[in-house]
Amino acid sequence: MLDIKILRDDPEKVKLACKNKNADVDIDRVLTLDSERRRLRGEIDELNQERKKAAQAKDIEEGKRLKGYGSELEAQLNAIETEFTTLMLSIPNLPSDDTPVGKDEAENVVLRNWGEPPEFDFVPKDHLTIGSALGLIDSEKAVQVSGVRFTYLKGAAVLLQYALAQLAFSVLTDQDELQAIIKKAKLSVSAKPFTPVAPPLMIRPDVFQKMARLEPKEERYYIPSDDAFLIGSAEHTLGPLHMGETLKEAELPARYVAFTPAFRREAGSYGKDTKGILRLHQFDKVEMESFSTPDNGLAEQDFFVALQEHFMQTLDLPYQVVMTCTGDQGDPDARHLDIETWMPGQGKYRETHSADYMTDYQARRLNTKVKRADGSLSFVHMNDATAFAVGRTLIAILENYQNADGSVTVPEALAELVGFGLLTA
RNA sequence: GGAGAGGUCGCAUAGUUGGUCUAGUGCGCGCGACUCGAAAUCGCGUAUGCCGCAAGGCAUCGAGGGUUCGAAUCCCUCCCUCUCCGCCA
Repeated sequence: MLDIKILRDDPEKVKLACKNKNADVDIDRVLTLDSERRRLRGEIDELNQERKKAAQAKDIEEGKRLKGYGSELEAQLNAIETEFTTLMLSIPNLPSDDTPVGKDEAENVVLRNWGEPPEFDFVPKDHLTIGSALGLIDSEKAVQVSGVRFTYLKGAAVLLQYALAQLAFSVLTDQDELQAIIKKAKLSVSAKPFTPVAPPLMIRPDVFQKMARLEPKEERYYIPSDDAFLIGSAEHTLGPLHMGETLKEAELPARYVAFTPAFRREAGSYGKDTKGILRLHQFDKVEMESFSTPDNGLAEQDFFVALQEHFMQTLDLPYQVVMTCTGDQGDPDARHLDIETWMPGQGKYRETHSADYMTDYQARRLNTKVKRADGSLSFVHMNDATAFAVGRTLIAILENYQNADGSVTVPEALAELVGFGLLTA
Protein backbone atom coordinates (compact mmCIF):
# COMPACT_ATOMS: atom_id res chain seq x y z
CA MET A 1 0.00 0.00 0.00
CA LEU A 2 1.13 3.49 -0.86
CA ASP A 3 1.63 6.18 1.78
CA ILE A 4 -1.50 8.36 1.66
CA LYS A 5 0.72 11.38 2.31
CA ILE A 6 2.39 10.93 -1.08
CA LEU A 7 -1.05 11.06 -2.65
CA ARG A 8 -2.03 14.22 -0.80
CA ASP A 9 1.24 15.97 -1.52
CA ASP A 10 1.63 15.03 -5.15
CA PRO A 11 -1.43 13.43 -6.74
CA GLU A 12 -0.11 14.08 -10.24
CA LYS A 13 2.90 11.92 -9.55
CA VAL A 14 0.67 9.04 -8.48
CA LYS A 15 -1.61 9.49 -11.47
CA LEU A 16 1.36 9.33 -13.80
CA ALA A 17 2.66 6.22 -12.05
CA CYS A 18 -0.72 4.53 -12.43
CA LYS A 19 -0.84 5.41 -16.09
CA ASN A 20 2.69 4.16 -16.70
CA LYS A 21 2.01 0.94 -14.84
CA ASN A 22 -1.23 0.34 -16.75
CA ALA A 23 -3.25 0.61 -13.57
CA ASP A 24 -6.69 2.15 -13.80
CA VAL A 25 -7.32 3.86 -10.47
CA ASP A 26 -9.45 6.97 -9.89
CA ILE A 27 -6.99 9.02 -7.85
CA ASP A 28 -9.30 12.03 -7.57
CA ARG A 29 -11.92 9.77 -6.06
CA VAL A 30 -9.37 8.54 -3.51
CA LEU A 31 -8.54 12.12 -2.56
CA THR A 32 -12.21 13.01 -2.19
CA LEU A 33 -12.77 9.99 0.03
CA ASP A 34 -9.68 10.89 2.02
CA SER A 35 -10.87 14.39 2.86
CA GLU A 36 -14.38 13.08 3.54
CA ARG A 37 -13.13 10.53 6.02
CA ARG A 38 -11.00 13.12 7.79
CA ARG A 39 -13.95 15.47 8.07
CA LEU A 40 -16.25 12.74 9.42
CA ARG A 41 -13.56 11.49 11.76
CA GLY A 42 -13.27 14.99 13.21
CA GLU A 43 -17.01 15.33 13.75
CA ILE A 44 -17.21 11.93 15.38
CA ASP A 45 -14.24 12.75 17.59
CA GLU A 46 -16.02 15.83 18.88
CA LEU A 47 -19.21 13.91 19.56
CA ASN A 48 -17.27 11.22 21.35
CA GLN A 49 -15.64 13.82 23.51
CA GLU A 50 -19.04 15.12 24.63
CA ARG A 51 -20.32 11.62 25.26
CA LYS A 52 -17.25 10.73 27.28
CA LYS A 53 -17.53 13.84 29.39
CA ALA A 54 -21.18 13.11 30.14
CA ALA A 55 -20.42 9.49 30.99
CA GLN A 56 -17.54 10.44 33.27
CA ALA A 57 -19.69 13.01 35.05
CA LYS A 58 -22.43 10.36 35.29
CA ASP A 59 -24.72 12.87 33.68
CA ILE A 60 -27.34 10.36 32.65
CA GLU A 61 -29.71 12.89 31.13
CA GLU A 62 -27.03 14.42 28.90
CA GLY A 63 -25.79 10.96 27.98
CA LYS A 64 -29.24 9.86 26.94
CA ARG A 65 -29.60 13.00 24.87
CA LEU A 66 -26.34 12.28 23.01
CA LYS A 67 -26.96 8.56 22.61
CA GLY A 68 -27.12 7.40 19.06
CA TYR A 69 -26.26 10.85 17.83
CA GLY A 70 -23.18 9.73 15.92
CA SER A 71 -24.37 6.40 14.57
CA GLU A 72 -25.32 7.86 11.22
CA LEU A 73 -21.90 9.48 10.88
CA GLU A 74 -20.24 6.20 11.87
CA ALA A 75 -22.14 4.37 9.17
CA GLN A 76 -21.11 6.96 6.61
CA LEU A 77 -17.51 6.77 7.71
CA ASN A 78 -17.55 2.98 7.51
CA ALA A 79 -18.76 3.02 3.94
CA ILE A 80 -16.18 5.61 2.98
CA GLU A 81 -13.35 3.76 4.73
CA THR A 82 -14.25 0.56 2.91
CA GLU A 83 -14.18 2.18 -0.50
CA PHE A 84 -11.09 4.17 0.40
CA THR A 85 -9.16 1.09 1.52
CA THR A 86 -10.17 -0.91 -1.54
CA LEU A 87 -8.93 1.85 -3.81
CA MET A 88 -5.75 2.38 -1.82
CA LEU A 89 -4.92 -1.32 -2.12
CA SER A 90 -5.30 -1.13 -5.88
CA ILE A 91 -2.79 1.69 -6.30
CA PRO A 92 0.56 0.24 -7.42
CA ASN A 93 3.89 1.26 -5.95
CA LEU A 94 5.64 4.24 -7.55
CA PRO A 95 8.34 3.26 -10.01
CA SER A 96 11.87 4.36 -9.17
CA ASP A 97 13.30 7.37 -11.00
CA ASP A 98 15.50 5.18 -13.16
CA THR A 99 12.73 2.81 -14.24
CA PRO A 100 12.14 3.20 -17.98
CA VAL A 101 8.61 4.15 -19.00
CA GLY A 102 7.07 1.60 -21.32
CA LYS A 103 3.94 -0.34 -22.17
CA ASP A 104 5.12 -3.92 -21.94
CA GLU A 105 8.16 -6.17 -21.96
CA ALA A 106 9.10 -5.04 -25.45
CA GLU A 107 10.23 -1.78 -23.89
CA ASN A 108 12.43 -3.28 -21.19
CA VAL A 109 15.99 -1.99 -21.34
CA VAL A 110 19.11 -4.13 -21.50
CA LEU A 111 21.67 -2.63 -19.12
CA ARG A 112 24.63 -4.88 -19.82
CA ASN A 113 25.78 -8.22 -21.20
CA TRP A 114 28.17 -10.75 -19.82
CA GLY A 115 29.75 -13.63 -21.71
CA GLU A 116 29.40 -14.70 -25.32
CA PRO A 117 26.77 -17.14 -26.60
CA PRO A 118 28.71 -20.32 -27.44
CA GLU A 119 29.46 -21.20 -31.07
CA PHE A 120 28.53 -24.74 -32.06
CA ASP A 121 29.84 -26.63 -35.08
CA PHE A 122 26.59 -28.59 -35.01
CA VAL A 123 22.94 -27.65 -34.65
CA PRO A 124 22.36 -27.17 -30.94
CA LYS A 125 19.48 -29.12 -29.43
CA ASP A 126 16.94 -27.92 -26.91
CA HIS A 127 17.07 -28.99 -23.29
CA LEU A 128 14.14 -31.42 -23.51
CA THR A 129 15.77 -33.35 -26.32
CA ILE A 130 19.09 -33.42 -24.51
CA GLY A 131 17.61 -34.14 -21.10
CA SER A 132 15.27 -36.89 -22.31
CA ALA A 133 18.08 -38.64 -24.17
CA LEU A 134 20.27 -38.53 -21.07
CA GLY A 135 17.46 -39.82 -18.83
CA LEU A 136 17.35 -36.59 -16.83
CA ILE A 137 13.84 -35.43 -17.67
CA ASP A 138 10.70 -37.56 -17.93
CA SER A 139 7.78 -35.36 -18.83
CA GLU A 140 5.63 -38.08 -20.39
CA LYS A 141 5.28 -40.03 -17.18
CA ALA A 142 4.72 -36.82 -15.21
CA VAL A 143 1.79 -35.93 -17.46
CA GLN A 144 0.15 -39.28 -16.75
CA VAL A 145 0.72 -38.93 -13.02
CA SER A 146 0.19 -35.24 -12.35
CA GLY A 147 -0.80 -33.50 -15.58
CA VAL A 148 0.75 -31.07 -17.97
CA ARG A 149 3.48 -28.73 -16.76
CA PHE A 150 4.81 -31.25 -14.28
CA THR A 151 7.99 -33.21 -14.72
CA TYR A 152 10.18 -35.86 -13.22
CA LEU A 153 13.79 -34.81 -12.87
CA LYS A 154 16.01 -37.84 -12.53
CA GLY A 155 19.57 -38.95 -11.93
CA ALA A 156 22.33 -36.38 -12.34
CA ALA A 157 19.79 -33.59 -12.87
CA VAL A 158 18.67 -34.03 -9.27
CA LEU A 159 22.23 -34.02 -7.99
CA LEU A 160 22.91 -30.85 -9.99
CA GLN A 161 19.79 -29.29 -8.51
CA TYR A 162 21.09 -29.77 -4.98
CA ALA A 163 24.57 -28.68 -6.04
CA LEU A 164 23.13 -25.39 -7.29
CA ALA A 165 21.39 -24.89 -3.97
CA GLN A 166 24.58 -25.78 -2.13
CA LEU A 167 26.54 -23.30 -4.23
CA ALA A 168 24.07 -20.52 -3.43
CA PHE A 169 23.90 -21.28 0.29
CA SER A 170 27.66 -21.53 0.68
CA VAL A 171 28.21 -18.11 -0.89
CA LEU A 172 25.30 -16.37 0.83
CA THR A 173 26.29 -17.53 4.30
CA ASP A 174 29.97 -16.61 3.89
CA GLN A 175 30.77 -13.08 4.94
CA ASP A 176 34.17 -13.06 3.19
CA GLU A 177 32.67 -14.15 -0.13
CA LEU A 178 29.97 -11.52 0.18
CA GLN A 179 32.56 -8.87 0.96
CA ALA A 180 34.53 -9.81 -2.15
CA ILE A 181 31.42 -9.59 -4.33
CA ILE A 182 30.52 -6.20 -2.86
CA LYS A 183 34.01 -4.91 -3.49
CA LYS A 184 34.09 -6.15 -7.07
CA ALA A 185 30.71 -4.54 -7.79
CA LYS A 186 31.91 -1.32 -6.13
CA LEU A 187 28.90 -1.23 -3.82
CA SER A 188 28.73 0.11 -0.32
CA VAL A 189 26.43 -2.25 1.53
CA SER A 190 26.79 -4.45 4.56
CA ALA A 191 28.41 -7.86 4.07
CA LYS A 192 26.12 -9.40 6.64
CA PRO A 193 25.51 -13.06 5.75
CA PHE A 194 22.09 -14.49 4.94
CA THR A 195 20.22 -16.61 7.44
CA PRO A 196 19.07 -19.87 5.85
CA VAL A 197 15.36 -20.53 6.31
CA ALA A 198 13.09 -23.44 5.48
CA PRO A 199 9.78 -21.59 5.32
CA PRO A 200 6.19 -22.87 5.11
CA LEU A 201 4.89 -23.62 1.62
CA MET A 202 1.35 -22.65 2.49
CA ILE A 203 0.10 -19.22 3.41
CA ARG A 204 -3.06 -17.68 4.80
CA PRO A 205 -5.11 -15.43 2.52
CA ASP A 206 -4.83 -12.35 4.74
CA VAL A 207 -1.04 -12.57 4.88
CA PHE A 208 -0.83 -13.24 1.16
CA GLN A 209 -2.83 -10.04 0.68
CA LYS A 210 -0.43 -8.12 2.90
CA MET A 211 2.42 -9.24 0.67
CA ALA A 212 0.46 -7.82 -2.27
CA ARG A 213 1.05 -11.13 -4.05
CA LEU A 214 -2.36 -12.77 -3.76
CA GLU A 215 -3.56 -11.25 -7.00
CA PRO A 216 -4.12 -12.47 -9.59
CA LYS A 217 -5.83 -15.20 -7.63
CA GLU A 218 -6.24 -17.36 -10.73
CA GLU A 219 -2.49 -17.81 -10.63
CA ARG A 220 -2.58 -19.30 -7.13
CA TYR A 221 -3.28 -22.80 -5.94
CA TYR A 222 -5.98 -22.70 -3.29
CA ILE A 223 -6.86 -25.38 -0.76
CA PRO A 224 -10.49 -24.74 0.22
CA SER A 225 -10.69 -27.20 3.10
CA ASP A 226 -8.06 -25.21 4.95
CA ASP A 227 -8.48 -21.76 3.42
CA ALA A 228 -4.82 -21.71 2.47
CA PHE A 229 -2.78 -21.01 -0.65
CA LEU A 230 0.36 -22.70 -1.92
CA ILE A 231 3.19 -20.21 -2.22
CA GLY A 232 4.27 -19.11 -5.68
CA SER A 233 7.69 -18.19 -4.33
CA ALA A 234 9.57 -18.45 -1.06
CA GLU A 235 9.23 -14.66 -1.01
CA HIS A 236 5.61 -15.11 -0.01
CA THR A 237 6.40 -16.63 3.36
CA LEU A 238 9.83 -15.01 3.84
CA GLY A 239 8.43 -11.50 3.53
CA PRO A 240 6.04 -11.87 6.48
CA LEU A 241 8.86 -13.16 8.70
CA HIS A 242 8.83 -9.88 10.64
CA MET A 243 5.13 -9.09 10.31
CA GLY A 244 3.91 -6.86 13.13
CA GLU A 245 7.42 -6.31 14.46
CA THR A 246 9.55 -3.26 15.06
CA LEU A 247 13.17 -4.09 14.33
CA LYS A 248 16.17 -2.20 15.63
CA GLU A 249 18.29 -0.41 13.07
CA ALA A 250 21.30 -2.42 14.24
CA GLU A 251 19.50 -5.62 13.19
CA LEU A 252 19.35 -4.44 9.57
CA PRO A 253 19.89 -5.51 6.96
CA ALA A 254 18.13 -8.76 7.88
CA ARG A 255 18.82 -11.18 5.04
CA TYR A 256 17.30 -14.59 4.46
CA VAL A 257 17.72 -17.34 1.91
CA ALA A 258 15.43 -20.29 1.29
CA PHE A 259 15.32 -23.27 -1.06
CA THR A 260 11.72 -24.21 -1.77
CA PRO A 261 9.33 -25.37 -4.43
CA ALA A 262 7.14 -22.69 -6.00
CA PHE A 263 3.63 -23.41 -7.25
CA ARG A 264 2.04 -21.54 -10.13
CA ARG A 265 -1.14 -22.28 -12.03
CA GLU A 266 0.20 -20.46 -15.10
CA ALA A 267 -3.29 -19.19 -15.83
CA GLY A 268 -3.32 -17.35 -19.11
CA SER A 269 -0.13 -18.87 -20.41
CA TYR A 270 -1.72 -21.88 -22.08
CA GLY A 271 0.25 -22.89 -25.11
CA LYS A 272 3.27 -20.85 -24.05
CA ASP A 273 6.52 -22.69 -23.40
CA THR A 274 4.77 -26.03 -23.24
CA LYS A 275 7.84 -28.05 -24.12
CA GLY A 276 10.28 -29.02 -21.44
CA ILE A 277 10.80 -27.57 -17.99
CA LEU A 278 10.90 -23.82 -18.64
CA ARG A 279 7.40 -23.16 -17.36
CA LEU A 280 6.08 -25.64 -14.81
CA HIS A 281 3.34 -25.69 -12.20
CA GLN A 282 5.96 -26.67 -9.66
CA PHE A 283 9.62 -25.71 -9.68
CA ASP A 284 12.42 -25.32 -7.18
CA LYS A 285 14.07 -22.07 -6.44
CA VAL A 286 16.65 -20.55 -4.12
CA GLU A 287 15.28 -17.19 -3.05
CA MET A 288 16.79 -14.21 -1.24
CA GLU A 289 14.88 -11.71 0.85
CA SER A 290 16.05 -8.70 2.78
CA PHE A 291 14.76 -6.06 5.14
CA SER A 292 16.69 -2.81 5.24
CA THR A 293 16.43 0.82 6.22
CA PRO A 294 14.79 3.09 3.64
CA ASP A 295 18.20 4.62 2.85
CA ASN A 296 19.77 1.27 1.98
CA GLY A 297 16.96 -0.36 0.03
CA LEU A 298 18.12 0.60 -3.44
CA ALA A 299 21.74 -0.40 -2.82
CA GLU A 300 20.47 -3.66 -1.40
CA GLN A 301 18.80 -4.41 -4.71
CA ASP A 302 21.99 -3.64 -6.61
CA PHE A 303 23.72 -6.03 -4.24
CA PHE A 304 21.19 -8.75 -5.01
CA VAL A 305 21.77 -8.27 -8.73
CA ALA A 306 25.53 -8.43 -8.15
CA LEU A 307 24.99 -11.75 -6.38
CA GLN A 308 22.92 -13.07 -9.27
CA GLU A 309 25.62 -12.05 -11.71
CA HIS A 310 28.23 -13.67 -9.52
CA PHE A 311 26.33 -16.95 -9.61
CA MET A 312 25.95 -16.93 -13.37
CA GLN A 313 29.59 -15.97 -13.87
CA THR A 314 30.58 -18.81 -11.58
CA LEU A 315 28.70 -21.16 -13.91
CA ASP A 316 30.11 -19.29 -16.91
CA LEU A 317 26.68 -18.82 -18.49
CA PRO A 318 26.14 -15.85 -20.84
CA TYR A 319 23.46 -13.47 -19.64
CA GLN A 320 22.11 -9.96 -19.90
CA VAL A 321 20.81 -7.69 -17.16
CA VAL A 322 17.48 -6.10 -17.99
CA MET A 323 15.68 -3.23 -16.32
CA THR A 324 11.98 -3.85 -16.53
CA CYS A 325 9.87 -0.95 -17.77
CA THR A 326 6.88 0.48 -15.88
CA GLY A 327 4.30 -1.52 -17.82
CA ASP A 328 6.02 -4.83 -17.09
CA GLN A 329 6.62 -4.17 -13.38
CA GLY A 330 4.62 -5.88 -10.69
CA ASP A 331 2.26 -3.73 -8.63
CA PRO A 332 4.39 -3.78 -5.46
CA ASP A 333 7.65 -3.14 -7.34
CA ALA A 334 9.43 0.18 -7.36
CA ARG A 335 12.33 -1.20 -9.39
CA HIS A 336 12.57 -4.52 -11.11
CA LEU A 337 15.57 -6.11 -12.78
CA ASP A 338 15.81 -9.42 -14.55
CA ILE A 339 18.73 -11.60 -15.48
CA GLU A 340 18.12 -13.27 -18.80
CA THR A 341 20.35 -16.16 -19.70
CA TRP A 342 21.28 -17.34 -23.16
CA MET A 343 19.35 -20.46 -24.22
CA PRO A 344 20.93 -21.92 -27.41
CA GLY A 345 17.98 -24.29 -27.92
CA GLN A 346 15.74 -21.26 -28.45
CA GLY A 347 18.42 -18.93 -29.72
CA LYS A 348 17.47 -16.21 -27.30
CA TYR A 349 17.86 -14.88 -23.79
CA ARG A 350 15.23 -16.06 -21.32
CA GLU A 351 14.48 -14.88 -17.80
CA THR A 352 16.22 -16.91 -15.13
CA HIS A 353 16.33 -14.39 -12.27
CA SER A 354 14.43 -11.40 -11.07
CA ALA A 355 15.15 -8.82 -8.41
CA ASP A 356 12.30 -6.82 -6.92
CA TYR A 357 12.65 -3.71 -4.79
CA MET A 358 9.37 -2.96 -3.03
CA THR A 359 10.41 0.06 -0.91
CA ASP A 360 7.92 0.17 2.00
CA TYR A 361 4.94 -0.97 -0.07
CA GLN A 362 4.73 -4.44 1.49
CA ALA A 363 6.09 -3.37 4.87
CA ARG A 364 3.27 -0.88 5.34
CA ARG A 365 0.67 -3.64 5.03
CA LEU A 366 2.74 -6.12 7.00
CA ASN A 367 3.47 -3.51 9.64
CA THR A 368 7.18 -4.24 9.72
CA LYS A 369 8.99 -1.22 11.11
CA VAL A 370 12.44 -0.15 12.10
CA LYS A 371 13.32 2.02 15.04
CA ARG A 372 16.03 4.28 13.71
CA ALA A 373 19.13 5.23 15.63
CA ASP A 374 17.63 8.68 16.16
CA GLY A 375 14.57 7.13 17.77
CA SER A 376 12.18 7.71 14.89
CA LEU A 377 10.05 4.96 13.38
CA SER A 378 9.71 4.08 9.74
CA PHE A 379 8.63 1.11 7.67
CA VAL A 380 11.43 -1.13 6.50
CA HIS A 381 12.27 -1.44 2.85
CA MET A 382 12.06 -4.90 1.36
CA ASN A 383 13.93 -6.62 -1.41
CA ASP A 384 13.39 -10.00 -2.94
CA ALA A 385 15.42 -11.78 -5.60
CA THR A 386 16.14 -15.15 -7.15
CA ALA A 387 19.46 -16.79 -6.34
CA PHE A 388 18.77 -19.76 -8.61
CA ALA A 389 15.63 -20.84 -10.38
CA VAL A 390 16.91 -24.38 -10.51
CA GLY A 391 14.94 -25.66 -13.52
CA ARG A 392 15.79 -22.76 -15.77
CA THR A 393 19.42 -22.86 -14.73
CA LEU A 394 19.51 -26.56 -15.63
CA ILE A 395 18.11 -25.66 -19.05
CA ALA A 396 20.87 -23.13 -19.54
CA ILE A 397 23.50 -25.63 -18.49
CA LEU A 398 22.20 -28.42 -20.70
CA GLU A 399 21.91 -26.18 -23.74
CA ASN A 400 25.09 -24.10 -23.35
CA TYR A 401 27.33 -26.98 -22.32
CA GLN A 402 26.05 -29.55 -24.81
CA ASN A 403 28.51 -31.49 -26.95
CA ALA A 404 28.17 -32.86 -30.50
CA ASP A 405 27.83 -36.44 -29.22
CA GLY A 406 24.81 -35.55 -27.05
CA SER A 407 26.76 -35.45 -23.80
CA VAL A 408 26.87 -32.38 -21.58
CA THR A 409 29.89 -30.98 -19.81
CA VAL A 410 29.25 -30.03 -16.19
CA PRO A 411 30.33 -26.49 -15.27
CA GLU A 412 33.50 -26.64 -13.23
CA ALA A 413 32.05 -25.09 -10.11
CA LEU A 414 29.33 -27.73 -10.03
CA ALA A 415 31.58 -30.61 -11.04
CA GLU A 416 33.55 -30.01 -7.85
CA LEU A 417 30.38 -30.39 -5.85
CA VAL A 418 28.81 -33.39 -7.59
CA GLY A 419 32.01 -35.27 -8.31
CA PHE A 420 31.54 -35.78 -12.05
CA GLY A 421 32.34 -33.61 -15.03
CA LEU A 422 30.30 -35.08 -17.87
CA LEU A 423 26.68 -36.11 -18.35
CA THR A 424 26.36 -39.09 -20.70
CA ALA A 425 23.69 -41.60 -21.60
C1' G B 1 -11.33 -36.36 14.60
C1' G B 2 -12.94 -35.80 20.27
C1' A B 3 -12.65 -32.62 24.80
C1' G B 4 -11.17 -28.25 27.24
C1' A B 5 -8.61 -23.35 28.08
C1' G B 6 -7.55 -18.70 26.35
C1' G B 7 -6.49 -14.00 23.27
C1' U B 8 -4.74 -7.06 27.72
C1' C B 9 0.51 -1.55 26.10
C1' G B 10 8.21 -5.54 23.53
C1' C B 11 7.69 -10.15 26.96
C1' A B 12 5.04 -11.97 31.37
C1' U B 13 0.94 -10.91 34.12
C1' A B 14 -3.32 -7.92 37.17
C1' G B 15 -7.90 -6.62 35.86
C1' U B 16 -14.14 -10.99 35.30
C1' U B 17 -20.24 -7.72 41.52
C1' G B 18 -19.69 -2.53 34.31
C1' G B 19 -17.71 3.98 35.87
C1' U B 20 -11.90 6.24 39.97
C1' C B 21 -8.79 1.50 33.48
C1' U B 22 -5.61 3.36 28.12
C1' A B 23 -5.16 0.37 31.66
C1' G B 24 -1.57 -1.60 37.55
C1' U B 25 2.80 -4.71 38.53
C1' G B 26 7.34 -7.50 37.15
C1' C B 27 10.95 -8.19 33.35
C1' G B 28 13.20 -5.93 29.26
C1' C B 29 14.79 -1.30 27.18
C1' G B 30 16.43 4.20 27.53
C1' C B 31 18.34 8.27 30.48
C1' G B 32 20.27 9.74 35.19
C1' A B 33 22.36 9.03 40.33
C1' C B 34 25.80 6.05 43.17
C1' U B 35 30.96 3.75 41.57
C1' C B 36 37.86 4.18 39.64
C1' G B 37 34.71 1.02 36.50
C1' A B 38 30.97 -2.65 36.76
C1' A B 39 27.24 -5.55 39.30
C1' A B 40 23.58 -4.49 42.71
C1' U B 41 20.46 -0.48 44.21
C1' C B 42 17.60 4.01 43.62
C1' G B 43 15.00 7.92 40.49
C1' C B 44 12.67 9.25 35.94
C1' G B 45 10.94 7.57 31.30
C1' U B 46 9.18 3.69 27.95
C1' A B 47 2.49 1.37 22.69
C1' U B 48 0.51 2.75 17.96
C1' G B 49 -2.60 5.39 14.57
C1' C B 50 -5.39 9.75 13.19
C1' C B 51 -6.70 15.25 13.56
C1' G B 52 -4.16 19.81 15.12
C1' C B 53 0.98 25.18 14.31
C1' A B 54 0.24 24.13 19.33
C1' A B 55 -2.42 23.23 23.68
C1' G B 56 -4.94 19.25 23.24
C1' G B 57 -8.51 15.74 21.31
C1' C B 58 -10.18 10.94 19.39
C1' A B 59 -9.46 5.70 18.44
C1' U B 60 -7.35 0.97 19.65
C1' C B 61 -7.52 -4.42 25.71
C1' G B 62 -7.91 -10.60 18.72
C1' A B 63 -11.92 -8.66 14.78
C1' G B 64 -16.92 -7.17 13.99
C1' G B 65 -21.72 -6.25 16.02
C1' G B 66 -25.12 -5.55 20.36
C1' U B 67 -26.87 -4.03 25.55
C1' U B 68 -25.91 0.59 28.57
C1' C B 69 -25.79 7.45 30.17
C1' G B 70 -21.06 4.55 30.50
C1' A B 71 -17.62 -1.93 28.66
C1' A B 72 -11.08 -4.64 28.89
C1' U B 73 -15.17 -6.11 32.08
C1' C B 74 -22.18 -8.36 30.04
C1' C B 75 -24.45 -10.72 25.20
C1' C B 76 -23.87 -12.53 19.90
C1' U B 77 -20.88 -13.84 15.50
C1' C B 78 -16.24 -14.69 13.48
C1' C B 79 -10.82 -15.27 13.58
C1' C B 80 -6.62 -17.05 16.00
C1' U B 81 -3.61 -19.61 19.75
C1' C B 82 -2.71 -23.24 23.40
C1' U B 83 -3.49 -27.98 26.31
C1' C B 84 -5.10 -33.18 26.73
C1' C B 85 -6.79 -37.61 24.01
C1' G B 86 -6.87 -40.06 19.20
C1' C B 87 -4.29 -40.59 14.47
C1' C B 88 0.31 -39.95 12.03
C1' A B 89 5.43 -38.65 9.05
